[in-house]
Amino acid sequence: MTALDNAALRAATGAANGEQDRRAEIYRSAARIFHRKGYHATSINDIAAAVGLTKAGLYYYIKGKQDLLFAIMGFAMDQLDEQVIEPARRVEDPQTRLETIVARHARLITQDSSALTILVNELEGLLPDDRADIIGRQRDYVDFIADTLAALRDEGKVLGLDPTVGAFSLVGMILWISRWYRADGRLNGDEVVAEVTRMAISAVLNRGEDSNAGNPARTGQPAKETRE
Amino acid sequence: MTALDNAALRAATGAANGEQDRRAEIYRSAARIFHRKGYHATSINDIAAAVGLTKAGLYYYIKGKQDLLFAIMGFAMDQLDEQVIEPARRVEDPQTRLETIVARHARLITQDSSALTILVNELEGLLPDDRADIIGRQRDYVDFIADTLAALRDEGKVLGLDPTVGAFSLVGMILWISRWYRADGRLNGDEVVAEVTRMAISAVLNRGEDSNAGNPARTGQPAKETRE
DNA sequence: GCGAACCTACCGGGCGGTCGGTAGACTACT
DNA sequence: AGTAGTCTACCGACCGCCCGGTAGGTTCGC
Repeated sequence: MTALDNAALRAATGAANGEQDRRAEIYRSAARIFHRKGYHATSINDIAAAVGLTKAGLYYYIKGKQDLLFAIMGFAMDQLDEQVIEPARRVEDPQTRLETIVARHARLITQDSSALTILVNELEGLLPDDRADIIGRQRDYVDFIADTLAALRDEGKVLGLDPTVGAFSLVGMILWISRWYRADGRLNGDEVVAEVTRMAISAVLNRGEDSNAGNPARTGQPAKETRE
Repeated sequence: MTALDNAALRAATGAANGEQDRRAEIYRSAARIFHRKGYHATSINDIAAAVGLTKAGLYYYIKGKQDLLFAIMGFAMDQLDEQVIEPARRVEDPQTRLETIVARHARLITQDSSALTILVNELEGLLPDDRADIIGRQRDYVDFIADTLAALRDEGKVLGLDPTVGAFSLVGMILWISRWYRADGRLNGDEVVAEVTRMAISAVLNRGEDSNAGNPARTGQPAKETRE
């Protein structure tokens, strides 16, 4: 967020910093630029300049442009695992689990969409092996959602919806947020997350079902979501 | 669809063709390659080779790479106008209109997603003026959907959904189809269109067509809705 | 012989990436 | 204390390649 400022500051003061900090700053900067201009339209020079280095200097930290892209995507996928999939896996009720998935994924995007958006838009920039790796992890995620939808169907809460199509459609809805959401827009991040989560649930649930009439577990996800 | 084969055939037979046919074939080929590899990763040579020309020969038909991209996007936007927006505009009932929009847009994508997908993924490849043009037309489309959602709300069929967020979310769902749908997959195009349309409608409608009076509680959160 | 439809050959430039350095902080030995 | 060596973190200059685009033909149907 203030990576550029920090870079300028550090360059100006000549303060020593840990190598890991510098490397993380490079990844953050690269992610933001890849996100804004696209991978192929971004030159190594663009990234080097953004972190206050020359191209040759940048190569002290990275192995190449494609490795940089892969590292960013791996980081994004790790984020998704830790912040979305793992927490959701611990939720047993399928409907609550689905709410958790959508809300947490959407929140991740409203907070910082760079890496997660690159993850889906720049796959063709990767080497075949790396691409296979990332696509595999993405497929696992979609399968996880599809399984949750299948569980909802087994509970009778979903009728006649193909779980795979449903999972893809929800993912599309969520990922698209990064294209239109602006932090300084009419709605704040929490409001957008709440709206999209409500839409997602409504999209897959049967109308007219009220099996959870006495079910107080309308919680969605722990703590963060302020609720009336 | 058989543009490549046709190109080879024509080159082999040396048959004379109308200039308009050739130009259309170039646009179709370019759209398919841009779609597959991305605009920046596609070279003019790639396109020329695909239509059986050299680079210089291709320049007899096009003004430049960016003009080619703009022409493709304009064509895609025209397609959207003619096949989706215009037909939907003639539908008075908002719910039927929404169904028309989603189904027709989804069908367009399952039939040939190239141009439509480039339209949303390669905006940064355009010159500023061209980009402003395309973005304006895209915004009109989203507004059209949002207005339809607002009309549904005025009918009482939608409660507590922000029309703009709803419109964006539906668009995301639809556009994402091009990322996962394969013509040779488990479901055919019509089935996918039907599934997605059903989800879209279900996502925005209140449960039950009956007046939704009676259950004021279950609406997740009203989200400060004050559309301008 | 003339224009439409293409070609070969080329241009300047930017790309990803590499190479040979080197300033300076930090040790190690005398 | 002085100094020689070492390592980290970087830079200027350069490489080969391919890019978008062009100049100036050549072929061929009419």
